[in-house]
Amino acid sequence: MKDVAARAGVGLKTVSRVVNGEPGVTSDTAERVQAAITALGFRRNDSARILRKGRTASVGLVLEDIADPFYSSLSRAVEEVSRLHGSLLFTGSSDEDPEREEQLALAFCARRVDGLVIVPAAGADHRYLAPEVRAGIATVFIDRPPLGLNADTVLAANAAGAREGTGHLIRQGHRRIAFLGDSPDIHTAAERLRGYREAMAEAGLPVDPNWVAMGPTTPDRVGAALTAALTGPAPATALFCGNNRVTVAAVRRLRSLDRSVALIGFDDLEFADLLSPGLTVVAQDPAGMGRAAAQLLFARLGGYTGPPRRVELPARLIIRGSGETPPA
Amino acid sequence: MKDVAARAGVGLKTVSRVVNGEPGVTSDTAERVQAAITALGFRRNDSARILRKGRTASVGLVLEDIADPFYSSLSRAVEEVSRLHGSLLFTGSSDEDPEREEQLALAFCARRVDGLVIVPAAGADHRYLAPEVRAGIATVFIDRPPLGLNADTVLAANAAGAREGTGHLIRQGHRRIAFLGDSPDIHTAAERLRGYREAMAEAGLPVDPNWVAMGPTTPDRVGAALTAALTGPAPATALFCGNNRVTVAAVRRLRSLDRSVALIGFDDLEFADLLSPGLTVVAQDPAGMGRAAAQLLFARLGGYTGPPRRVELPARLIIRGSGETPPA
DNA sequence: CTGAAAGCGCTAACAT
DNA sequence: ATGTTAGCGCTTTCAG
Repeated sequence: MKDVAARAGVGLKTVSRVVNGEPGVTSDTAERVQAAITALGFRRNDSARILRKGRTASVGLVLEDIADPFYSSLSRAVEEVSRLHGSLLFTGSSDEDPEREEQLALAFCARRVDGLVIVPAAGADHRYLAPEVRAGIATVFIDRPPLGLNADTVLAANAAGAREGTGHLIRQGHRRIAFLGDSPDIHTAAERLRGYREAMAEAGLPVDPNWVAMGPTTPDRVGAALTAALTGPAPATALFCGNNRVTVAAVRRLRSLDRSVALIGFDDLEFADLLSPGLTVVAQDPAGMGRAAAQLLFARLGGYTGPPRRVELPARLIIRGSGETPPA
Repeated sequence: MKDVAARAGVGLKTVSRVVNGEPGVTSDTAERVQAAITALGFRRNDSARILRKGRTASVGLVLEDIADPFYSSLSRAVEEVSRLHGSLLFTGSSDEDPEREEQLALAFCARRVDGLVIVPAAGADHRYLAPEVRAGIATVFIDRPPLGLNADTVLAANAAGAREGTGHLIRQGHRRIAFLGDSPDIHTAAERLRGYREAMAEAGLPVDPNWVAMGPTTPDRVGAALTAALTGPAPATALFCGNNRVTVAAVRRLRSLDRSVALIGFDDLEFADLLSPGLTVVAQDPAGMGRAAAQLLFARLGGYTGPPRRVELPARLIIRGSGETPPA
């Protein structure tokens, strides 16, 4: 900027005015400055600008895995809202590791992002964020609630959705329904399990421990759990899958077992309508969740100082066939 | 930092030493400083640090749409390599709009990212990046080559992959094969079309204009093109789809038409093996591409100053059934 | 309308 | 082992 000023024969502040489109510069001098800028290939250093101005016009997004379609849709929505507010987006994947979540969030804070959108990793304790929140970094939790910290949160109707899905299977005549879920220390997994249990209890149906399996969503673990639920003295006739990865693993295993059982999955999938039968799912709205979270964030940055808000988005049952087969 | 120094009764530089783990501080004073840091909830301001040090330990990634599984896998790979090098990642979606690509790239540059990974938007002219490259921002293009600029580039074997896929259909006995692709101003789309034409020419087969349709990947456009290719005096008996979105739209339309034609798609899909028949595809390796691009980038940042390099990753045919049905 | 000076929070280079 | 000074590139403040 100094170089530009020298070349244009003006003061530093005049260059600053031109660069930022501030008024108070004759079009004549402005032109001279512009010429110097293009000649020198000058680009304002936003790091320095930020240092002075305080706001960085950037937001940090920490999620489990950007390669997961659920999170990548969510991410895109956060990005869109951020763009409308002139903010850039840092993204980072925690891989469900609380330590990595913390490292990412604190690294973003050290860069002085204006705000943070966080999908908590399983078991993460968010007291580490208290100093940052106090320092004014707007923070919104999404998909799962924070632990040890009170902040804006966006969740899906996990329990209600699972209850509805399970109820749907019950209404088809099923009485032995299995639930295959993610690790129980993940909030969404626990909530969906709760919804399943509620639906079973409401219908007066017992839950055989053999039908419920919570754990990592690796194909092997899910496949083994599935096989276990379908064998033994009280084999399940229907299956509720706790998230998209479980559903994919289960469908694949069922295919290889050549067994056809009723199945409903939590989370919609790209090709769900093209399987035979079509996959009945309880669909969340990842883009809607991302949008809602970003809106809460920018409301804070816009001056809202009320108590933390909690938004819950509905999950809706999409009937396609796999959940409508009666018990064998 | 000044406050911490005052509270600990030490100089500014001593605090800096402690914060950065530099040697030359007695464990006694270091402890006092640490106490002051936690008491005040101090966190180093990396923006200021960056301003002083020059390097920002951040990378900008511009792609078409982070919600697309191909790009989200790629993104995750870039993130992983960046993390190994201690860098954070800015991401932004251009939505195939050259202007937005430029805005994003220049915004990242203004933040003084150390490097840039760019999926060029259709028709973008990259001369706008020349000043930034000259200023030392390492730049790698991925998925599509740059225009008007010579820089490191990572591509898939688009033409070879399409040729192999088309050849596979020909070997199944098909002679009338349609090609449904993305807009022809997108490099990958044009290359894949070229591969298709080469395979047809090699086999001495004519290409009816009615079989080739390039354009937006909206379900309606693809569906209409598909219908057109399958009707008329010389209906196609097989179909090559130019990318994942085209494939999804085509499979869906075929289903609703209740027509079964041989089909091969470029890009693998999550559920490809679960459709009936399984979907034969020419698969790229998005994670491998992201990794390669990030490695080229950090090689530059590590001091490599040789001429721009070009990496081409193979695309491989995965046989699952849909591409192995003979002509009706 | 224009510019000089101070300072954002930190680190490099040099004292002590 | 510790502290002091200058300055990264910009904006803010205030004076011409």
